[in-house]
Parts: sequence; structure tokens; C-alpha cells
Amino acid sequence: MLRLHDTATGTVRPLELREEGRASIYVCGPTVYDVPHLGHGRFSLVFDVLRRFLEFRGLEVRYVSNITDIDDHIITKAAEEGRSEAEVAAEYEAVWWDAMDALGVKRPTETPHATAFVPDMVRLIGSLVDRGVAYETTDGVYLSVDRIDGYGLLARQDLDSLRSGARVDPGEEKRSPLDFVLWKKARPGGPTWESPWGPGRPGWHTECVVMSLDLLGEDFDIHGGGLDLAFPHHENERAQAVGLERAFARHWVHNGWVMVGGEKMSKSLGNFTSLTDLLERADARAYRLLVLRAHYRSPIEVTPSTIDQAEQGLARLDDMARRFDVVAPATGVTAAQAPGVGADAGAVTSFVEHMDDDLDTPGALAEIFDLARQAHSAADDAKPDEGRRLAVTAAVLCNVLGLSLAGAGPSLDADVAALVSERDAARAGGDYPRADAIRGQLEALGWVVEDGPEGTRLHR
RNA sequence: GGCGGCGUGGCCGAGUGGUUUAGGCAGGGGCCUGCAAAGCCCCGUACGGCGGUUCGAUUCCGCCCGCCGCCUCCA
Repeated sequence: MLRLHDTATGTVRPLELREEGRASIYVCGPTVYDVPHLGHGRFSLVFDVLRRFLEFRGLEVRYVSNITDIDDHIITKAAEEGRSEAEVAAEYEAVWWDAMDALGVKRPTETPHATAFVPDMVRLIGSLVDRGVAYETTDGVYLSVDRIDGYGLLARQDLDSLRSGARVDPGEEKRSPLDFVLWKKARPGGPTWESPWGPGRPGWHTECVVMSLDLLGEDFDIHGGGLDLAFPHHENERAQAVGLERAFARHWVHNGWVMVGGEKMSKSLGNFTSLTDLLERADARAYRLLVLRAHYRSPIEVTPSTIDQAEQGLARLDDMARRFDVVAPATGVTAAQAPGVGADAGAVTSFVEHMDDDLDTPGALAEIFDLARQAHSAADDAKPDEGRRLAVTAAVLCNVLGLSLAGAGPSLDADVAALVSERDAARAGGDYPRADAIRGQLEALGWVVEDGPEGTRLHR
């Protein structure tokens, strides 16, 4: 069974599902007030692969990822641009899904929006107040972390050490500097909702508690997100669940940073690269490969050089797919079904063993590249069927990682096709100067020209 | 200040107490090819520094140096 790192224990431990055969996952999604950056791309890819792999393992996966469509950033932006918060959120949500589609990220099974759950949040906050875990001040409702057993679990620090590092704003009415806001009483500007504490809006941390518990139920399996969500966001979600005495996530999974010049990429540092920009410059699959080449908990450095290396690696896999004319295998193939579609059982087993080991995608990719080498080798050795079998295996496994390979050759327009046949004729007749001239023409049109036993082959 | 992580061959990036190597990219040599391209074969013998444990450490322990992160909105 899959073993995964759990931030709550700081160890890699077996994923013990609530319900046999079914996995429930909640991944914190974006706040839609700006274009997504490379860090958003990484977590989306990492959890997409986790989801695909669980499905490959034959599990029925329910994957919930939210859209935060109301918060201070959105309100600020709306005010600056003189339009509604809903318009701002809708615009950037559309950008978000475009980027996800381009990356080949499977749509979550549910994508709840925070604004649709505000009444539920009010009820949840009310329960916390009733239980004496939360309290009202002049500007809002706060959760009292002193009342929470094990606060600091995800930060892997105890309350005292967290408190010692906490920054305190003067004039705050919080009982502890670590207490966090559940409900913000209405201030000028921005939308409001009714509550027992007057009009206002929810703080950030409550929405994910409500949406995960409403949709997945108590004691769901995996809660994930970027490492910077571990504290305070996930810590504060957990605190609310503890305060309510409701079972929460069984397993906490966090992915590492995207780095830029040795520093964490983040909005606040202003050193981010937008995902949209990257997707315009590079093959989206190259970013997936770049992310998967490193372990999900390691930091990755994204530079023109590392992107280029990933594109070269991708070209190798594409070349294999072309040589063996491997079309993308049907999705939904499980590990158990893989041999039935012609995949090598031993390689599949080895791949699964890597992935079971805390999602060792670098090891899994090594397996795939090795298959590519073996496939070519077999074909060079006059064993085309064996080569094709290995190539099919590689393609099936790529699919589990969400990597689709370039299949058969592209369709050519009439002019290009004419050049190809003219060149083949020239080569057959020994007119190499003419053949080379046509190759030059084709290359000028952006084609890569390869000669095989069956004549000229083109690809982009 | 508290807590945590990292430092691997030209680059990216896994992994392990010792016999045979992660893998990719780039580079060199060879084969194949009319020439290329692609592919195949071969090659570099790396683990921040200093000690310690050990028959033996890149892998365990300690110290040091360097880098990064969290403790505040952040994927």
C-alpha cells in the first residue's frame, strides 16, 4: 500500500483509508485575485499525480479542491478596479481553469466556492463560541488556541515556542497573539453576510473546514496543499475541528517550494513567474516533467536551463512514442488491467513500488526512461514486437503521471507532403544534393526531418 | 530567539553502511546512416569541512561552514 509522508507525525507512514477501496482528498485551492504562478502549478501537478496514481491503484477517488472567492485581496482588487468582488473572482477563476487544463490537470470531482458556504461557516463558528473555544471582540470572533489540544502539531512546535515568535499588533483584543480570526465584523467596503455577531464575513481558515467536512465527511483521508499552508492555515483548520471534537484529516500532505534564484517564490517577494507566461513559452508537459523529476517534498529550481532539460527529456519520450507509433492509451487503465493492454507486468510492479514509496516520481521516471532505452534496443536488435510492448508499457505509465506522449506523426498539408515524396524520390535515385536541399526547405518550415527505413519522417 | 530542511560528478536530481550502475540533460569516443537526425554501446568514478563509531561511511553520531524555509498574507 501507499506510504506517504504525514506532516502531523513528521514520518512516512502507510496511508490508512477510512473506507476500503475509496480515497477522499481535500486540497486547498487558489484564492482567485490574480493569475496563478509556478507554485500553484506545482501543487496542482503533485496532487493530480497523487490522485491519478490512487486511481491507477484501483481506488475510487473523491478529490475536492476549493476556490476561495472572497478575501481581502479580492476586495482590495475590486475596489481598485471599480467592480464587484464577484467579477474579479470570476475573471481569475477562468484563468485558473485555463491554466489547469493546459497543464493536463484532471478536474477535481468537486470544486466548492467559499461564498456558497458562508451560512455553514456561521453555524460552525457559532458552535465554537457555544463551546467556549471561540470568543467575540469588538471587531470579530476569534478562536482561542489555548483551548486546543496539540495546537502546533502541524508546525511541529509547541504552543510556547510558537508564542515566543509571534508578532503582535498593538490594539488587538486577542487573548493570545496566536488566536486567529473566524469572523470579521463588517468594515467599510466589501460584501457582508448576516451573523449572530452582526454583518461581516468569514476569516480564511473556516471555509476549508466546512467544505471538507460537508463534502467528504468526518475523518476523511488526505488533506493537502503547499508547505506554506501547513502553518497557520492547516493548523488553524485542525484547531477548529479539534474544538468541535470532529475527526478531521487522517493524513496531511504538503509539497515543497518552487524556488527562484535560491529563494522561495512567492507573491509577497514579488519574484513569481506566472504560470500563464510559462505555458506560452514552454510545453506544458515539460513543466509536469520538471516537477515530477524531483521528489514532491524537495524544493525545485525553475530556470530556463531546467525547463530546457525537461523539454529535451520529453523529446526522448516523444521520439519513442513516434517510433513505435504508440497512441495514448485509454485512460482509466488500472495497474491490474495494465498487462491486459499489453504492458509489461514486471515494469508496472516496479513503477508501483516506486510510487508507493512516498510518491517517488523520480524513481518512477527512471523506470520509464529505462523502458524507452530497452524498447529502442530491442527494436534495433530486430525485435520490433518486444520494442513495441516496452514502449506501450512506458506510455501507460506516463499516463499515470499525467504525461501524454506525442503519438503518430502529424497530418501534413499538401505542399509539405509533396516535398516529402519528392525528397524520397531524390534519395531513391541517389540525388543527394537535391534531397539535402529539400531537407533544408522543410527545416526552414520548422520540421525536424528524420530518415527511417520507410522514408522521410517529419515532426515538429 | 524557537523549530525544521538542505549541501551528491559540468547541470538537474534520486539513493544507499561495503560487492554492478539511479535516471535525465550537456560533453567525449564508437556503431548505424549517402550525409544528417533519431537510436544503440562505451566513458567521467561524485557525495560541503573536521573529528568520531565501524573491519569499512557519501550513507550513523558530534562539531563547524554555507544555503534555505516556517514562526505574519502566501501553493
